[in-house]
Amino acid sequence: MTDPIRQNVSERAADSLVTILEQQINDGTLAVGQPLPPEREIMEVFAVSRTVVREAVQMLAARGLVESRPRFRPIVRKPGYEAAIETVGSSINRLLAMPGGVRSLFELRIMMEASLVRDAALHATKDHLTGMQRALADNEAMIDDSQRFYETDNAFHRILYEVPDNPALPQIHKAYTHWLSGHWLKMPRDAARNLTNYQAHSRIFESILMRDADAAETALREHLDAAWDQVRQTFGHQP
Amino acid sequence: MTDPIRQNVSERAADSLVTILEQQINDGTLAVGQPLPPEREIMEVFAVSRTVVREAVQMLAARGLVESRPRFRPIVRKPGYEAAIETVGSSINRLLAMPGGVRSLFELRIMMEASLVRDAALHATKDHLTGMQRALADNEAMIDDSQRFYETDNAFHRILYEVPDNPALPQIHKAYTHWLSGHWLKMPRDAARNLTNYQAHSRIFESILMRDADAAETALREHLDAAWDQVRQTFGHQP
DNA sequence: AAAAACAGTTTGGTATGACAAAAAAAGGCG
DNA sequence: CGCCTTTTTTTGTCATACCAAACTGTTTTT
Repeated sequence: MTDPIRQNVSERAADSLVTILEQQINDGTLAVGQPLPPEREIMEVFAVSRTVVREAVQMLAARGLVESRPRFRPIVRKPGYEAAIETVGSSINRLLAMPGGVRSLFELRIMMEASLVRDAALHATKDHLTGMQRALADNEAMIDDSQRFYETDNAFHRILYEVPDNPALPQIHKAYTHWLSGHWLKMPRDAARNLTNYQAHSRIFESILMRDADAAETALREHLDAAWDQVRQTFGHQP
Repeated sequence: MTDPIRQNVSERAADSLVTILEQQINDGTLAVGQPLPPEREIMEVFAVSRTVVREAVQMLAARGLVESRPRFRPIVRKPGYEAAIETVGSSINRLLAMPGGVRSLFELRIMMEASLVRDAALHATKDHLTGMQRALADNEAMIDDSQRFYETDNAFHRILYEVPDNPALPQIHKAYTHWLSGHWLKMPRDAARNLTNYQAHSRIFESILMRDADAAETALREHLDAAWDQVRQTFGHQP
């Protein structure tokens, strides 16, 4: 059942090195944006073999603390929500490939945004409202340009993620759009469909203006459910 | 018949090997629960050096496809939501260490559960309701045993994550409790506080029974806000 | 016979040295 | 000063070696 006592089986040398480097990145000894020292330098500084250094660097890369391209020196990244969410990438892609994976992720998005519109209806500031108004206007202006419409569509939803002052939320939005864009961009988008979506956005915005959380949630659910239907019709099965 | 590793320029050999092994895991050539072949065997099968094999295995471990303990053979894991979420671990820990990190994560939890209780109020089946009732009874019975109370507390919340039929949600709940338990368990818990929490659960349950989504959300928010206050009072600052 | 102790074999973790190819740095030239 | 060529680093990969921990089969003990 619950794992008994699993404890310090001799830590690998690479793990120790990772811990040290991680700390040096956090306290700024290794500056963000700068490349890591050469492997041979790290090697002699910490008195370990290059094998260990390479494994440690690779771990840092896997955790998103450094960005490493083949043959280039790994570059220290700013630790933050962005890097954190990006490292989830490979896992998410695997989830999306599983049966019902896209559906599950989309449902999570609906659930989260349902909460967000309610929050927006109750707590959106004047700045948020004008931002949404602007995004809505851009949205309307781009009805005939499906590519740009998609961008303004995202812009509108993004504002919902900015209303609660939680630094993780905008990154989550970015993640959603990133992982779902693959399916999204393959869909046929015409002006009529764009118009429908614009009108849905419009209804959501008006409900938020009226501070009517129930109406806002209803409008959003209808909007996203319709969007899901579009996806499903495009792909025939339940991806 | 050894597939020689095709090496697109600019792609590391280890990456190619990872791709192959990943596929072998997916199609069952490498059975779930079984250990990977010895490094030296992989090495000769794919005609690469052990260095490359080790880097590939490490990558698989970082992606949660295999579970590797030092000095033991890596074991193939079932790819799924559980493994996926677990791989986020190191990133989340970094987020929690950031200023306001715990607060951000807790707010996400509140937001998500707010949506969940609304959903439960509208769509909970008889099974879910009886499950909640049972969890609630256990909860009441354990008011004097803070450790067990904590467990029944989790059990109650977990049911909320089971109402929508989304396989990712229970895993998310597990992740929340796992990452927040560090702070949670350090808090002083007495019978009075447990009683308060039990009563809050009780109110939530009753609201769900009455199919009153608004009341359920309100009760849940009060409950979790109070819980957050407990955390903040314990730690003095905003962790 | 089951359990414990033992010895020999495998296997992962680490170190060292080497080399080709790509990148970075240095130098030379216009 | 900027562009091109040459030299020096540096990474990616390989081969080899050693040790200690884990594994396996066998023997001894209970």
